[in-house]
Amino acid sequence: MRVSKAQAQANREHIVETASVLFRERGFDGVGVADLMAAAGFTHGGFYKHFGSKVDLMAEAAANSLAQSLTNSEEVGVSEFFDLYVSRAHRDARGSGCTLAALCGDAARQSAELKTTFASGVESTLAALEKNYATGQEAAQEGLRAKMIDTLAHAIGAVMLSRACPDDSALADEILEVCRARILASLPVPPVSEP
Amino acid sequence: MRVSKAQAQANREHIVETASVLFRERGFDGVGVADLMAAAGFTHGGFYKHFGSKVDLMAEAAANSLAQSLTNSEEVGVSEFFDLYVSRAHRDARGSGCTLAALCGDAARQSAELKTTFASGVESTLAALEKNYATGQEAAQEGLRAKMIDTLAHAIGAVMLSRACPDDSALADEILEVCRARILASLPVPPVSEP
DNA sequence: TGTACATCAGTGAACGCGCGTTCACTGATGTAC
DNA sequence: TGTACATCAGTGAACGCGCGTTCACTGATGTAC
Repeated sequence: MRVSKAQAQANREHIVETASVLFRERGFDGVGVADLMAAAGFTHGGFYKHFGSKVDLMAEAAANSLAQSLTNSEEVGVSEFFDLYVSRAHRDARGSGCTLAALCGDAARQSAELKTTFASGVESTLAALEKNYATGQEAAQEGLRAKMIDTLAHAIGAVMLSRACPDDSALADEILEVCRARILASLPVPPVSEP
Repeated sequence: MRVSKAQAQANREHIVETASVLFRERGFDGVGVADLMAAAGFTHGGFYKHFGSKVDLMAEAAANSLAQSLTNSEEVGVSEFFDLYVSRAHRDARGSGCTLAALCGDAARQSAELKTTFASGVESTLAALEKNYATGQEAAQEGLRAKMIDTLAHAIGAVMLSRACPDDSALADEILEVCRARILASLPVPPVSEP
């Protein structure tokens, strides 16, 4: 049964949205086309009316969630960003969390196209961090990009390593706490909690 | 055709060895039982004479390669270890490189058993780093464990993020170089290159 | 505005394929006498 | 030490299953007159 153009477009976006959550939760290989379409409220056959292949959707879903987490973090200071990033809440919410941390390991084994999408996400994240850092400071700092690359990799490593440890294990929490403390200490502007 | 007990044991070890390389290269889902057995020089049917299931082998192969990389790094100073770790050579040699960096993302989605194996690997690596750090210093430092957790997560993040960027891209190398410089600068004993 | 027809988003059965696993079989190894 | 038999590592066909993808079909939407 045909559906209006506007509805079809909305459905497509809903599928991409659903996919971006499921891929982050279970990885690219952990989500089947039928799984995904059912989760979005459709049957699997219609998938190919929207996307050329599962691989195409993987790239689109990754791009979507990378852009989304950017928007979310646009109004947040750099220290606050990393404070939230290297946290138990973020570690335990893979589906709504950072795509870089959720799919970094998977991306390494994907096509050059998907890696390029990933690299764009890294660049956008760096640009946002640099911008937000600058607004908290008098002037942009020398080597700011390097500092943000270093801190982002550091934070991603902390979250990923913590996720690879058993749930609720002391080690998983220790990794997060140790890294968060050191990352925040390395940033010159601590989060302000004044009125 | 039956094979001597010694030969069977050697064959089993060879399968585990082969698996540990292939899993690091392609991930747990990227290696089939038939693939693996063919790579080891056998047919797939014999697999279940050695292992109860693919999942069992995954845990054993991970434990094996985690222990192995430890042995390799036993006689190396902490600065030298991280200098080699956060390098293009390591990034581009997944099959022979660190299991933590290669399978961190996969481990996060596996069973509690496999995560426990992973956590043991993290603990052993930390123990080795602390020991090697101590031999380079006058005395063991306060907060040494925390420092090693932090630096290990940092290095893993750098390698994983670099691997997720397109091969031979400027960004992939930039991540590695920036992080290596900052990690080494944060360690008190720089690598000695004197006679 | 009303009618006739083409379009196409969504459905659900079916496809070939590769996966993990099982099994009857082989024949050299290990064991009992 | 030599012989007879049981064991079992390794083989390769076969299994059921879920995957990504295709396809004939449906019926509401969009379009032409």
